[in-house]
Amino acid sequence: MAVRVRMAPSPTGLLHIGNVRTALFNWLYARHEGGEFRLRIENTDTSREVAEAVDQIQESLRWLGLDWDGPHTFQLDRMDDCRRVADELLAAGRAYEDEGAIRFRMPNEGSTGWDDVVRGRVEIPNETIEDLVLVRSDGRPTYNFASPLEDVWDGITHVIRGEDHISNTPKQINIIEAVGAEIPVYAHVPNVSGADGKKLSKRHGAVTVDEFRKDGYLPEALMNFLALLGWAPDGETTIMRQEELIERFTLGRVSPSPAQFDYQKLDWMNGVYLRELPPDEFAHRLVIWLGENGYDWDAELVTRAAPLVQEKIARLAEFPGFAGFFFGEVEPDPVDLEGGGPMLESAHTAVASVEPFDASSIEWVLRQTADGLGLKPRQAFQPVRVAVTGSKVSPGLFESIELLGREETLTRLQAAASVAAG
RNA sequence: GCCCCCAUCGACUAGCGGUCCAGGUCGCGGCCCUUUCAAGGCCGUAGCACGGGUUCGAAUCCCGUUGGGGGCACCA
Repeated sequence: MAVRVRMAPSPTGLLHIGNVRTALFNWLYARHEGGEFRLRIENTDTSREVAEAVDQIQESLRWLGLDWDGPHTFQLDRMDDCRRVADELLAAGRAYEDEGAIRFRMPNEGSTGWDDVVRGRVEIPNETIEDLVLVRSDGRPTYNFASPLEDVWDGITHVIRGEDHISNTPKQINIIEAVGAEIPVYAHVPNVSGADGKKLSKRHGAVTVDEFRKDGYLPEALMNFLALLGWAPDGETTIMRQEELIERFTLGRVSPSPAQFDYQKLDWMNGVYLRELPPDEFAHRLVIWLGENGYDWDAELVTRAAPLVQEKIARLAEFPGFAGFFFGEVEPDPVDLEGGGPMLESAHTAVASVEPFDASSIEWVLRQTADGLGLKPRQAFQPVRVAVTGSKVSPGLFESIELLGREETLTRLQAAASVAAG
C-alpha cells in the first residue's frame, strides 16, 4: 500500500518550529517512500483568524519547501460525518449518552498497545483510559474522535506526530477498532526543547517560522538543522541538502529521546549555507530579505556590496549592521579616532590621487602611507576603517573604499580628521 | 497522585555484546594566517547518570534507583 502521511496543525497563530520539525519528518518520509504528504487543518470554527492562520501556515511551508499533495482539508467539514459515526456507535452500544454528550465505552481490562516505529512496543493499561467524549453536548465532535476518523477517511497509513500524543494514541486506536477500520502505523517523534530542557518558547529565541525567516536564516539551512534534531543518518554527516535528506531519511533512525534546540549550531550551519551560495545568488537572497524587512536600498549597490560580506555573516539580518555604511551617513565614535589624525590626513592625500581607483592600488598606497608614518598596518588602518565605515568591525577596508568611491571616502576621511584633531 | 516516554561530551549525535581506555559536528580553549571581524588550517577540552544482575566479555541486554520530559479536559 502506498504511503500516505499528513500534517494536521490547528490554525492558532503562527507555525511553531516544533510542529515544523514534525511536519518535516512526515514530509521526508513521504518523499523518501514516494508517497503522499497531506495537509489537514484541525479547525473547529471558520473565523477570520482561522483563515489568516491557514494562509500563514501554507506560506511558511512553501518557504521551507515542504509541498503537500492535493488540496488541504478542514476538520470542520467532517463534523457531520463524525456525528453520524457517533450515532452508529451509540446504536451499537459502544457509546452512551452522558449529560447531553456522547461518550465512548473504553475497555476496562487488559491493555491497548501498538508497535511504535520510533519507540518499539508501547502498552497502556485500559483501566487508565477514561471513557472518551466523542461529541460534546453542543454537538461538536472532540479532537480525539475526529482526528482518528479523519485519518481513516484520508487513508493515512502512518501517523507521525509529537510524543505529546502518545497518551492519545490508545484512545484513538480504540475508536478506529470500533469503526472496524485498519490501525495506521504510529511513530511518535521526540519533542524539541529549549536550552533549559523546557518547552521551546519565545524566551529561548525565535520559535515561529516567520521569526526565523525575519532573522535571516535560509530555508535550506533550517531544514537541514531541523532534520538533525532527533535524526541522524550515520553520526558523521551534518551538511545535507534536501535531496540527500530525502534519499537517506528513515523513520527507524529517528531517536526516541528529546532534543534541545541549539541556536549556535543553527547559526553555524546557516553560515555554511550562506558561504556556499554562488555570489549572485547570495546577493539575490539579500535583496529579497532586505525588501521583506523594510530596507529600500538600491539593489545594484547591495549586489556589489554582497561579496564583501558573504564570508562574514551567519544570517542575512546581519547585513545592515555590516554594510549599512554603504547606504547612509556614518558617525564614527571620536574615541576610536584618537591619535589617528596624522594617518587620516595622509590617507586623505593618498586616496585623493591614487590611480587607478581600485582595491589593490588603494591598499598599496595606504600601506606606503602607514610605512611613511612608521605605523604598523593594524594601528594605521584602524582609524581609517572607523572613519570610512563608522565601525571597528567591517568588510575588507580597501574593497570597501573602492566601492564607496573616491569622493565619499575623501569626505569621510576629512570629517574624521577634523574630529581627531579635536 | 496516576499513566506513559526518555537517559553517551555543555549541545546535536554515532554506537544496535568483543573492532570503543567511545567516533563526528556545534560550542569552548590555544596556536597559525591576518588591515578589523569573520572564514580557513592545526591542536586541545569534555561523556557512556547510579546500583544490581546476565555473560568469557556490556555504552550496548534485564531489573531497580535517580533525574528529565509528556499526558491525565465536553482544548487541539
